[in-house]
Amino acid sequence: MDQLSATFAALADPTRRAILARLTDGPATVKELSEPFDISGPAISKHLRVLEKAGLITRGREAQWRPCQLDATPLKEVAVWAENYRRFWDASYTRLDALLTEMKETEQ
Amino acid sequence: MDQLSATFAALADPTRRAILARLTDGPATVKELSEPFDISGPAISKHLRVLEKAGLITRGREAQWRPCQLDATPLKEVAVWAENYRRFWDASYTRLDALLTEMKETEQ
DNA sequence: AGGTTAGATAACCAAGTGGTTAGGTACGAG
DNA sequence: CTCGTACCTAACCACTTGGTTATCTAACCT
Repeated sequence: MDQLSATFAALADPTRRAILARLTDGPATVKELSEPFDISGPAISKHLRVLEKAGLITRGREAQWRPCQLDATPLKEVAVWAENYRRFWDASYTRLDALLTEMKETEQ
Repeated sequence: MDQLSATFAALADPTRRAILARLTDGPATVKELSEPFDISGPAISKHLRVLEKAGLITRGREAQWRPCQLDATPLKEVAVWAENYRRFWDASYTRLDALLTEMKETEQ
């Protein structure tokens, strides 16, 4: 799977996005990350593996803790990708684009 | 499923992103959209349904054609979400953020 | 050494995904 | 009316996903 697809797939889950949001406050242990959710440890473990494979977090080792840290690099690619559609966000731009397309067609 | 999750899930497939990219050139029929890919019609149909449910395309009716049109509104939400992580994209910002966090902690 | 805590792994389950083939509907053309 | 085209639905398949419980390792603390 390509990087962008992996990133989007990882972000398509509210729990994982909440984990990322939590990590903007700094590194956290698995236990700390799991506290806001009422799901089991293994479920969190799986979410973290998805995030790690997508390159969105890195994991260290400190005694019996495996602290997670945010790595937002892949999100830059997401933002850049989305920005390419900026001109289509607004209906007026959509109408303008339709007009431009029409003009281009009548030119030929 | 919430809007943002549905959008991310829809974007987590290269075929669907390619369809969206094609639609930036203007509306297209299902047949036209399916031409670049060597997958069956029903497979394209499913992709289009995912995109439609995510609000990324709208579908009209013209005789036996069902023209698809891009609706990039949900992508604005994606861009806004990603922008919130801009300060973490760059390692220098990450270090700065770590410093700020440390300063905030020693303050208390 | 024994107990507790953090965390991962394994095995399982229900539901979803991405694909297929087969068949159905709706419309235009001859 | 019949044929071809565009598109959808249905049924199926292999694989993935998000969750569970049970079990394991590793490290700390008495």
